[in-house]
Amino acid sequence: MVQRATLTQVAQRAGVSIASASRALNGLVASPATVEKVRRAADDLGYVPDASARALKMGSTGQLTFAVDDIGNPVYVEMMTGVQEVVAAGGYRLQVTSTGATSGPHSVLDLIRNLRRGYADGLILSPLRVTPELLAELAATPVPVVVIGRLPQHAGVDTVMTDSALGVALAVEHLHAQGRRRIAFLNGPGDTTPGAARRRGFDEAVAAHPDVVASTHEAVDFTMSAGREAAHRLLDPTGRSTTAELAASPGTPDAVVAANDLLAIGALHAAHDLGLDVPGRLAVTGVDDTSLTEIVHPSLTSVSLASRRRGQLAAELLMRRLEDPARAPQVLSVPPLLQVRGSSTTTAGIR
Amino acid sequence: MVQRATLTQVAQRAGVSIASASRALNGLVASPATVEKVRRAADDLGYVPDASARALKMGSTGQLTFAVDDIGNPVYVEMMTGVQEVVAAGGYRLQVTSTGATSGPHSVLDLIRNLRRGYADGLILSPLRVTPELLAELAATPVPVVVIGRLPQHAGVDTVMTDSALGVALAVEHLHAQGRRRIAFLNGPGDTTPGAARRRGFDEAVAAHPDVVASTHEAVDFTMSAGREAAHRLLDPTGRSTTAELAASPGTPDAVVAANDLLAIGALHAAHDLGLDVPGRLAVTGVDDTSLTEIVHPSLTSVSLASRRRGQLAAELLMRRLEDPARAPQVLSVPPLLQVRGSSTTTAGIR
DNA sequence: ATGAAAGCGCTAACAT
DNA sequence: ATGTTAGCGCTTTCAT
Repeated sequence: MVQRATLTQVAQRAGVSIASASRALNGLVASPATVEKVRRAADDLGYVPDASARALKMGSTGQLTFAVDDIGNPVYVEMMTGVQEVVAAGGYRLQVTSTGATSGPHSVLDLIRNLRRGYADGLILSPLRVTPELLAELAATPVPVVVIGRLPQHAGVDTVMTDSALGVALAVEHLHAQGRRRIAFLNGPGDTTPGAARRRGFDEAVAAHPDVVASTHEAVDFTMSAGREAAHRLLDPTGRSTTAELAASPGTPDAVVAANDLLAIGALHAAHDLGLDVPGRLAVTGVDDTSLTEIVHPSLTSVSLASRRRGQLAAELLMRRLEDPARAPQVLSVPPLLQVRGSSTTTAGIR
Repeated sequence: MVQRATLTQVAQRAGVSIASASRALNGLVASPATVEKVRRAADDLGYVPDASARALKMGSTGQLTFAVDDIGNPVYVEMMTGVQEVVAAGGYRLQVTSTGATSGPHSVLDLIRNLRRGYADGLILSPLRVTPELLAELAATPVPVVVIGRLPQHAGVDTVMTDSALGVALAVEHLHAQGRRRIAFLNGPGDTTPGAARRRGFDEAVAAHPDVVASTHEAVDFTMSAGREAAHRLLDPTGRSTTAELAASPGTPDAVVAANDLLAIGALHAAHDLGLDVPGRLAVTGVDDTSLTEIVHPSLTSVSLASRRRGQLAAELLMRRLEDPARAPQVLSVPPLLQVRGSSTTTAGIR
């Protein structure tokens, strides 16, 4: 721990005015001699400009914020990677905030309110739920916000979205092509934006196939443990069937489409608990195509939503708006892509 | 997006001086009438104080930083949870930075240098490598730093450590008690602090057992893919043996002690690739006891290093130092604890 | 209880 | 090319 030097001290030591010192340090007009003197003085003193003073004067902090609901979900880590790449290239520093529960003391709303104090020059946000309060807060914020997700048309906010409904449909089509006909949908909370979209995608996809027997189930959140629990109820409603009974029963689904990878892995565990072979008796698919797909066995078929790419695009939108605050809000979209792995294909399941 | 109001505007609207407005808003001496007027004006204008101006005047930002090498490793997410709990309770806001590669453009060193600009009031750091440069930067920083990890004695920095050498020894003892005698150590880079400590723990533990045949191997980093690759070389040195040959060979280890969970899961995959049964033919243990231990099958025996608790303790140390910068540096330690699961016990492996 | 004014550290006119 | 000065928005003496 050490005392900080101010520009005044540097100027004094260099024997020049504070203005000259500032100019020399910032590469503006200054004689080589002055630059040399000032630079040496700054080095001697270990001078670094004060962020608060600079921000106050310049009206910007050089800092950007990325806010996610749950940094424990690898999909957000991947998004962050994409954001970080672009943000760093643009000369900004990135800070990450995990808002956790949407209503806690560190809710997204508090975060945006805090942003109005000027902690950062911009925000990238990937909200699970888009409430009227959130939209109001978004409209009232003095710093640019880019949302990764889906917003009402009139929101007038830069947005990067994807078609996760189509993504789920891709999974259903794939399973149908593999001969699966009793397909269960394992959703997260239906009142979330992704929950609603994926549910819609599932409903529409199975509606196109009259030969499919479909059912829908909701886990309490998008986590593995919630998925495991919900999948248990889904696969073994009475909670007391034997493996043989379950496997033989036409009531037991032959495929589970989960709304994200965490839920899908929960389903994988439930299937194992109940002795149902994956993919032999039961196929499982996820959404997000996170690194977890390769961690489990069999590896998990999953719909890629190009998280890293979405992060990059969001960061690019933000930087562009920072340059030109008046430009029209833009909505970008990336297509989903099914990644087939062992959990849904009997042939690929055996190596 | 919206314009920000300043205190001056609030004061004007309330018909009082800027000083009175400040006092009223901050709950200092002010008549009820003034408080009422000012509060109303502030509400009307949607006033929030400017963070930069406040920080410049007060000399502190109310912000703390938590820096980790790789936010993709769940152990850091867990640490962060602990940090966040304490930091929030203390009224500070937390920002997280993933420094990635130690030498990249966003290295820890840059981070600490940035901190000298006054972006945050304090830093919690969990470095993989403790270089002389890092120590120098630590000594020169004007804001308090707490390190989670191990530092040279003379560093004079608040530290939260654990005995990961003992942790690895715990794993070795457990495996020995289970009858394993050909134990391989799968380390990460040996030039890292945890790498060195865990290596030492392994060497000492096996030295106490003359009947153990030990070997040591290094992965290029602490990731799953590096672990898988290194485990392949470890289990199948020629790269062309059949499963039967490997299983029958006395040269093939009957246990792998990995230096963290990611490496251990890599080893699990390598074992599966090669057809070696876990835990039947090969036991595997990890370190960190992350959530990943429950994701894999068989579930992973792992040494808990109480990551969340260490995060809490680090945050408490930091807050205490913020209150009293003069207090003597403190070193806290938490003990390791072995969590036995399916990957190391033949009985527990069969459910 | 309230107002006037100084000043945190810095940058950017403006003048020389 | 360099120095003087105003001022970013806020808190806090110091008078009154």
